[in-house]
Amino acid sequence: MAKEMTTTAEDSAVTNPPNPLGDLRMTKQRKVVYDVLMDEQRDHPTASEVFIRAKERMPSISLATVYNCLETLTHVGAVKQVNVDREASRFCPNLQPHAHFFCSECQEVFDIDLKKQAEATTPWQLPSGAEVDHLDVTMRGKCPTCSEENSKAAL
Amino acid sequence: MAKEMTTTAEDSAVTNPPNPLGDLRMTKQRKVVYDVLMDEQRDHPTASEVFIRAKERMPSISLATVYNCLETLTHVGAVKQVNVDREASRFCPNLQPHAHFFCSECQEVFDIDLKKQAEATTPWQLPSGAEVDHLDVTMRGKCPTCSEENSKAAL
DNA sequence: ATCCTTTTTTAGAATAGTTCTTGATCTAAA
DNA sequence: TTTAGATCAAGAACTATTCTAAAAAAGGAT
Repeated sequence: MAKEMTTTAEDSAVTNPPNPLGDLRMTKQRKVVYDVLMDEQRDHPTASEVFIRAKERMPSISLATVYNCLETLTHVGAVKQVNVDREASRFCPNLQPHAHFFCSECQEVFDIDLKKQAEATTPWQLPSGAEVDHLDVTMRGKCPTCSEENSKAAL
Repeated sequence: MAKEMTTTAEDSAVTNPPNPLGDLRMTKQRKVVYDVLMDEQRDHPTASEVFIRAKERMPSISLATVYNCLETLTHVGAVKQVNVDREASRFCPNLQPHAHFFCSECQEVFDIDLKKQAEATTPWQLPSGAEVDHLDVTMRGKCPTCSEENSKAAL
């Protein structure tokens, strides 16, 4: 079937830069959405915010597509979906294991790196036999900046 | 107007069992909702599930009221609202600091006690100046039971 | 290139969970 | 008993998200 010189998926995996999407296509839309997360403010935008930013680069893109792309990117592990309470999901391209700090003052989300052997030092004890696939650590409070501004204002 | 023997809010605070609602009224509806969480399966029901159970005790109660009551109870700290991803919020009356384990197989939520000096042993490091009001630890995976049943099934 | 098949995109409808609105009801105090 | 405020009930409204169906795009095979 395949001609001798035909490139296969395996070939391109070797010759091309690794596709963060795996076997799925890196379409224009997916690239735009991914780039918005990678290039811009790295501020954990919601889907709607990604949509607004993506439109600047590709005015024809639709909200449904942004949702699709974010879903795909999340699914293949290229970005992470961050949920704080029941607010709109936010997305970030930080693939390191990390926690999130949500400032209830400025409403921003900050990444908090998790130390290496996280499991070894957790302040909880899993029942034996439990298998953890995914750990989610979120804090709410005041970020250093807002915390400082508050104490200034009090003077 | 008031007769000498009239009880005031302050009086009853001393003579009556402490009202978990603080100054707010412990109405029939609030009591039913609270009791549903306290008495029944302690299985982290959603608002709709609480509604169904509450109706058994008070058929006239409305869903909106259940939401109101849950909100009030959460607000005064009598129950905790548990969010896993973007699924419907669940509610639990466990006031000890604890994490949640969500089994992706049986869809149940389990409480995982947090060790005492949680702060001392966290696998993360907060930026100096950050103030944490609330810590949220959620795990997803397979609970011991489902994990075991899977290995049985494989035989 | 052209056809064929599959994937992806688009726009809008639909959905789920939750919140809001309004008027009725209850409660506690005066 | 009256009154003011709190609470409740029913349903409408809202928001974030998912679904649907049809059009467009992307590859590969011919």
